[in-house]
Order: sequence, then C-alpha cells, then structure tokens
Amino acid sequence: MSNSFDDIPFFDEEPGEAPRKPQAPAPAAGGIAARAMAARDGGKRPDYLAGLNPEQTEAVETLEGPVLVLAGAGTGKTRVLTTRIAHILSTGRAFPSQILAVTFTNKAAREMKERIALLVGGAVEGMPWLGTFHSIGVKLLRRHAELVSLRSDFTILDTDDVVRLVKQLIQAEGLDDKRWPAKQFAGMIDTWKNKGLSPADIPEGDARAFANGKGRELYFAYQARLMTLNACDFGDLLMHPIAIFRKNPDLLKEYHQRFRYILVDEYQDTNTAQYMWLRLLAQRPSRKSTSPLVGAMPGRAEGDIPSDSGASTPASVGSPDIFPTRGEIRDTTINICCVGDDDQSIYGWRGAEVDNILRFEKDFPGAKVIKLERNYRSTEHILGAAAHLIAHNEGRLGKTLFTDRVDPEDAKVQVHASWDSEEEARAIGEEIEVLQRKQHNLNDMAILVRASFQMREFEDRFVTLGLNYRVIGGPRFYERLEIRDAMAYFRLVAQPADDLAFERIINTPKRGLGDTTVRALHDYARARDIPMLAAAADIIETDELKPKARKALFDVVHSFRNWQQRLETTPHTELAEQILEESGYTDMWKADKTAEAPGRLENLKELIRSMESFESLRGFLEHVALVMDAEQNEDLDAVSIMTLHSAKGLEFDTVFLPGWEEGLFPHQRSLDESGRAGLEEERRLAYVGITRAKRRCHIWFVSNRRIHGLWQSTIPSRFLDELPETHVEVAEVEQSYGGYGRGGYGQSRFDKADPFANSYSTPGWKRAQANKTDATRDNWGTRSGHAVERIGYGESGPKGRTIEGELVAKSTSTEPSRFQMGDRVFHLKFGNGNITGIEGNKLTIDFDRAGQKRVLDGFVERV
DNA sequence: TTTTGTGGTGTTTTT
DNA sequence: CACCACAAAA
Repeated sequence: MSNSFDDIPFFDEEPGEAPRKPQAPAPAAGGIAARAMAARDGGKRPDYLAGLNPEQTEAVETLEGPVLVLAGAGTGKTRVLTTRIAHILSTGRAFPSQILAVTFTNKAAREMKERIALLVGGAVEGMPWLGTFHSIGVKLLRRHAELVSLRSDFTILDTDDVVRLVKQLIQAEGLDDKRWPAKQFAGMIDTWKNKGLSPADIPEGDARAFANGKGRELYFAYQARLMTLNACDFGDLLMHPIAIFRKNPDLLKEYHQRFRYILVDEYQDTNTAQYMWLRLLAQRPSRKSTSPLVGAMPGRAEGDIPSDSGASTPASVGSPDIFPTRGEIRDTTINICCVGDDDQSIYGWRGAEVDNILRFEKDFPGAKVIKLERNYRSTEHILGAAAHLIAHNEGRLGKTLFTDRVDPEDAKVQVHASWDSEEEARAIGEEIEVLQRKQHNLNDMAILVRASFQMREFEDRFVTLGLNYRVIGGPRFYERLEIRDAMAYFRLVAQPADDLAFERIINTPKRGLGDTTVRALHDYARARDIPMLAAAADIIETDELKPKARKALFDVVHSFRNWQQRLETTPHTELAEQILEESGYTDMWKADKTAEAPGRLENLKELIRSMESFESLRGFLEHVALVMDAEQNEDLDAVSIMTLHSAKGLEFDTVFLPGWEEGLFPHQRSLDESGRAGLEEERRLAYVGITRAKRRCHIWFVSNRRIHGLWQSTIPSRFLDELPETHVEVAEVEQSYGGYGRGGYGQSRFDKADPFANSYSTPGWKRAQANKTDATRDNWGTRSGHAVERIGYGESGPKGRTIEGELVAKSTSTEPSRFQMGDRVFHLKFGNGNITGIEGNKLTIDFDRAGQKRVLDGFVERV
C-alpha cells in the first residue's frame, strides 16, 4: 500500500493501444486446439497460463463482461485472481492504474500484490487501486474530501475513538450513559453504515429504539461532530465515496473511464454499502438511461429509501427481483469479476450479505458463472466430510469439491471424545507431540476454536509442555494502551484539530489537568467552534484557570507548538522519539513498577522502529489507521491457535477442531439471534474449519465444559451427526468417552453404542468401548490405570514416559539451574513470581497473580 | 490520585 | 469463574 497521499497524476496515462475486441471463447487449455493456437502464436502461450485447469483458464481469459467465479475452498481462487490481472496487464488491455481490485483484508491485498509481482516480474508499482475497500475509499476521499465538506487531511477514527465520542454525545444530550451504552450505539451506527444508511435514512424503528427515541438525532449529532473534528469513521470511508459519486455524476464518469477492469475478492463478504459502492463504479451509463444512480440504492424495506437519492427510484421495472431497489445492470460491457464462495460466508453478523453473491446473475444479466470445484488442498476424506456437512444448508449455489489425488493411506477425519476441556487440551497436545516426533513441523498444525476463551486451555497446556505456540488474532499491537497513547500524541501533532487525541493525552502522564480543566477547555472550544488545542492556547492567556493548571497547560501547548515546528525539519522517527521523551510519556512507564511496564516500553520502541519504513509521520498514521495488524514472526516453528473466523483463507497439514458441542458450536447465541440463518452460518464455519486441513483433520468434543465458571455437561454438536460415515471414523481413542451426564437436547449418534456402525470394528472404537466401561473415574474424569503410551520423549529417553497429569519436560537438564530458590522472576504469561522449587529445568513458582505453577526455566527471566 | 470495591458481562472481527 | 469498567473511599 502506498504510504503517502502523493499519487500518480490523475487520469494521466492511456493504454498504449486500444483495448482489443472481445476474443472468441478460449479453447480448453491443453486441448488440441489450444496447442495448435499456441503453435501458431509461435508457441508463446504465456507461461503464467501454464498449469491452470480448464475452469481456471476460463476464469482468467473471460475478460469481457461480468464474471462470477465460484471458487470453493482450496481451488486456486487467489491464483485465478492474480493470473487474471497478469493476463490483463501483459496483453496490454489496461495499465495497472486502470484496474480496480478490491479485497477485504490488508493481508489479502498484500498477498495479491506479491503474487502479481511474481507473475509479471515486479512491475506492480503502478497498481494504485489494488487494496481493501477501505483503503481505496480513503484514497478517493483524500482526493475529493471537499465534496463532502472535509479537508483532505482528515483523521480516521478507530472504534475506540468512536465510542468515546458517542459517549460524550450521549452525555451532552443529558442521557444516562448507563442505560444507553455508548458502545451499543457505536455498534448501531456501524450497522447502519454497513447498510449504507445515513441519519435520514434509518428506519423509524431503529431510530426510536435508542435513547428514548433520540437515535436519529444522536446519529445526526455524531456526523456533525465528525465534520467539525475533520474526521471519519470506518463506515464513512465507504459512505462518503458513495455520496460523492451520487452527487457528482461527471466525476463518477471519469472513474468509469479509468477503471476498465474491476475485480472483487471474497464477494460473499460484501455488505450493502460495499455493494452500492461497487455498483456505482461498475454500472456504466447505458444507452437508455443516463442516470448512474439508478439501481444503486440500498435498503429493501419500505421507508428506507435514501434521502439523497432524489427522484430516481428503484429501477426494477420489469424485473421480478424481490429486492425492488436493486435493479439489474443491463449494459453488460462492464468488465467486473467477482470471486467468492457462498459456502464460506461467515461474516453475516457484521453486515455481510450472502445475497450479493447469490444474486449476482440477476444483477448482471448475461454474467458468466464459472465454478471452481477441483480442490488442490485436501484429501478425499476431508473433502467428503466437508461436502456432506455443508450439503445440509439450503440456499446454496451448489458446488461440490473433488480431488482425484486419492491415496489409500490418507486418514479419515477423526472424531475424538474427551471428558472435559482440560483433557481435550491434553489429548491434542499429545497428538501434536506424536506428530512432532514424526518430524512434522509445528507450523503445519493449527487448532481452530469457535470462541477465543477456548484458547486459554491450550495455552496453559502448551506452556506446561514447553510446546511452541502462536496465537493469531486477539488483542492487536495497535490497540494496546501505550501504543494508542503514543499515537494520540503523533496524531495531535499532525492534526491539531484532533480533539479525541487531545483529550486522550492531555493528562497522560498526569499533569494535574483533570476533569475540571478539560471540561473548561471543552466548553471554551465548543463556544468558539475551535479545536481544543487552540482553545488551550487561548485560555492560558487568560486567568480563567488556577495557576497550577495554567502552568501545566502552558507547558503542554508549548510542547505541541514545538513539535509541530519540528514536523517539517526533523526526521519523523526522531521526532516521535522526542515527543515521547519530552512529554514525559516514556518516563511515566519507566517509573511504573507493574509487571507489564517493561513490555510496554518495549512496545513503544517497536512502534518507533516500525515507523522507519514510512516516509512521513502522516504516511505512518494512515497506515496504522487502516492496517491494524503487525507482522508475526514466521521464523519460529509453532502451533497456531486461532478462531475459525481468522482461519479463513489459511491451510494446514493438520487441523484440530476442538469444542464441537451444542451451545458452543453451533453457538447458542447464533441460534437464538438468527435462527436458521444463524445455524447455517455456523455450519459454514464448520465447513471452513474442515477445509483448512490438507492431510489430517481431528475433531473433538467434550462431555463437560465450564461455562461462566460452572461446570455444565454438554452434548455433541449436531454437526458431528452430519458427517458422512464413509469419511469419518472415531479416533484411535487415547482417552475415555464420558458418556453420561447428557442433557436433554436430542438424540445424537454419539449417544448410541456405535456412532459409526461401520467403524465398529476399528481398533479405535473397540478401545473406546473398553475405556468407557473399564476406566474407573471420579467425577472429574481422572482415570486410574491410564498410562499413556509415550516413550522416548524428546531427548529424555525412557525417562520421558509419563503418567497422566505429570509435568512433561522436553529436555531434563542435569546442569545446575541458573536460578535459585527465592529468585524473583518474570513470566510472559503469568507475570511476576518467586521461585519456590527447582527440579532440573523445571521451576515451581508462586506467581503474584496466577498462583503456583510449574514451568520450564526457559520461559522465565530474572527480574 | 491511587486503591479498593462493585456490578455487569460473558461469540465470532475487519477496516 | 474471571475480567473489565467504573465509582466510591483512602
């Protein structure tokens, strides 16, 4: 992504040659005709096309008109997308700057850029319009900010800023912010914006539902406030461009001329606003209608027609479309290619409309639909299991993945049962170690959970085992408190009107500028309609404040003046460092004696380091606003732990799917709130999970799980019953199946003696049966006589044989420990503690917060 | 201003 | 149960 606002000149270049006429359908790749043609062309069939299957080739070569590529999991979706772009470029149909390619995540955008670079040999510098919806939105908006009354140096607020702002507004309205939580309203605004609804457009019901009927009013006030702050929220990055295009048909036309080819990744995840945005860009003025507005309206229910849509109302005349406001696009010269998979739509809860993909052919009559069903990732069993499961959903476009790489050695999908979640973690840990001993990389394994609280148990277990793991997702770097504080300083230097930043840091570190001062500043600023920093500069000239506060404020204001002056002269990384030093911010953490303070200082250093690759402070701020992720270190060999949601798009040799129980997966809330649709989305999530696996897929369920502190017995997920017997087996069970304590939900196959009749004779099942009856077990499921077959643990030799529950060390060192009894140590996960026991490399530590734990010495440091 | 106590909550998450 | 946010008390 470009790090600065400077841009290639607008509408500069034209292609060297006019776009060619549409070609005749491409002959099947590898076919005789194709080879003959290749020979005719001097045998120079571009090598980027080599190795594509016929469907992929068609998807790449059908450049004219609308195309929908239904790409199942692992069918080479990204490859098609990137090759298609390479094809457009290398055949001279368009310049890089004439291709609009949108993705959902920065990661996907980055990957695409890299892969195109590989295909066309590094010349992707000029793909300025490849990016996420939001980053492209920012780009448009920076150019045309004045059309929506913004200045082009507007700030992008993140969710945290938004919530604080909303809270202020709620309080300003004299409402109880307990009864009307800011967070909830911020969420509502987001939902509205995802649907493309501005304050005037929201349904009356929604408007009344919040704040004693003041919902709409608040939304208006919020937008007004954003204007004065010269700020945007994420939703605005979509909404503003839509408004700009609607109000400025000529400008839109310029973009129509510019974007000769439009490509959309993960189309099933588009929300209504994104859909509208795309339509505006895709819908060329047809011969009949000159209005580009037609059919680009949101909403479906009566009464939520956008106010600014003027006289042009729905264009569905003659179309039996059940979405009357979504007309078809008749002019089929639009070269738009959407790639997606309806079976992997898992973001309905945040506004994605699967309907967009289901309706593609209606929206774009004459669209070519190409299905990619040949899977290059998984074994037949994995695909078979996934296919059978997803077939339980209705309303699919209907694809069935297949592979012809069939290997009798391939394992079936394994279903395991455990007594409780602790045992589940233990069992999966063991399974991983077995694989590890067979020289499998930890990097090739992943544990995919439904909800993040499940991760903890695995982390605990892996810490004990000394097994490397990596948590993907979770709290992100730029969301940490210290990073956000630092960023607020930088933001305020770059954009003095950023009141949210001002309020965040005005008393951080403590300067004695408490609530009273801030409120005074706030009132002063509002009364004069100036930013708070400016108000502060004014107010220190008066004697409105107490001398103490006045002095403190004086210092701050002057510091900021200083920094702003240095903005042009001092290199930005240096300046950033100076800001943090001179403001006393780093000192604040140095003085802090809590366990996390050193980590925070380290993060601040990391922040400065990461600024180096940007050319300016502004460029960096923009990056952080849009790209909230920081890279993980890939060097480490570690098991990945993540949610199913964040696993989409990834693949692993071995995938573990724990927690397949009713209530958790499918999640109860999903069922309660969205009923059947919710269940289907959960099922798609299961489908995504299974199809992440290349070779091995292990599904787990437990009989007891602790939910909100209390133990509950659980029943196996209905999804287990939806798996096909031919591709699934009950695993070589290495632990018991807790078959009692079942709730009254319904009959499950796993309630019966033989869940899979034809697996009945497998050793695994027999053992499971044996375990079930023989194991003596107390209420907590600990069994006697369950010695795990586990010999030759790491370098520890036969000594490594373990009994359930014993601490297992990867290597038992005989060297004297580098620690002593009573040493004060720090552990990344557990914090500070004192050593109370030493046994080789195993330490017993009394942690201040986490209590007594046994950990390997490699994981702690002396404080 | 910092500490301690209370209450409310408890999926999924990108931008 | 365990965490967070926020409010009252030290």
